[in-house]
Amino acid sequence: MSDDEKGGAGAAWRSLGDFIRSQRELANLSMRQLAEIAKISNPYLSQVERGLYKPSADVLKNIANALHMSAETMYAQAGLLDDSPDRDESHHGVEHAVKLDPLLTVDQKETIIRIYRSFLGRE
Amino acid sequence: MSDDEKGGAGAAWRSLGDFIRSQRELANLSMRQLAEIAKISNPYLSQVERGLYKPSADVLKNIANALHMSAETMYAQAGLLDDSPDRDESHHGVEHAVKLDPLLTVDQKETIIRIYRSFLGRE
DNA sequence: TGCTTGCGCTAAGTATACCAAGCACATGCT
DNA sequence: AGCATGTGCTTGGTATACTTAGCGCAAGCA
Repeated sequence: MSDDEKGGAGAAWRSLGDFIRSQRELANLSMRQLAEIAKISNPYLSQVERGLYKPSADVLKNIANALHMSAETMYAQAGLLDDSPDRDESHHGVEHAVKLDPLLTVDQKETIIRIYRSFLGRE
Repeated sequence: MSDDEKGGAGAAWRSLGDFIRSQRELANLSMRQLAEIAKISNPYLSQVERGLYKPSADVLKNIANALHMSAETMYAQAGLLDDSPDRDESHHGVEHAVKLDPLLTVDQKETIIRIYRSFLGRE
């Protein structure tokens, strides 16, 4: 279904472009598809994902909408929102969210967390 | 794009420029003072307040900080925040946290999300 | 074997966000 | 009268966001 992530382990995105690219691949969209929805040209999206250009907030909003995510999340990733100092930084969002999920059983939670930790390479 | 934002029901400000100008005057700051604090040139601030240019999110954030207001408020006034998010229940917890995790690869995220959905019974 | 269609990327140009220098008019001081 | 210093604004240029045309490659199909 989806192509392999080249380069292997370590998906920590160094920039906004990496973030957008990972979100786009997660949504199984090609560059031209996402560019069409976000109303930008596909070469420009290419440059943005490669970190060559930093898109304006308007474009950022369109991309966020196209990826079904809130504009705030996008702006936060772009570093445009960091004036509010009080951010409730729960360290591991995944484990926290899993533990709080009301639809999972205890065993299912343990399974997911175990898989998650194995992916991170720590026991 | 839309240069005339009409139809804003009850909007006290015709445009973003008017909003900034009123906030600046409310803070008893001259253009040069605000421009200095916001790290932009005063002619540019003049153009912005007169609605000739639409500032980037970066500048918007600086102006908001200089006026001691949150960047979100500024973005909302600039019309950069009014996305229409579908109220998808998958956005709430686990899937959202997984997608935003910076340490997982795209494939790992897809794996975890697939397991999570299978646990919920909705493939 | 070719033709088509999809992909991401490059190159070159246009539009616009943004800055430095300076204008025109006020006010205050001597 | 002069000369400072303040205000907002205009002009001309530079940096950068963004687009249109097209390249090279891989996969499907005649």
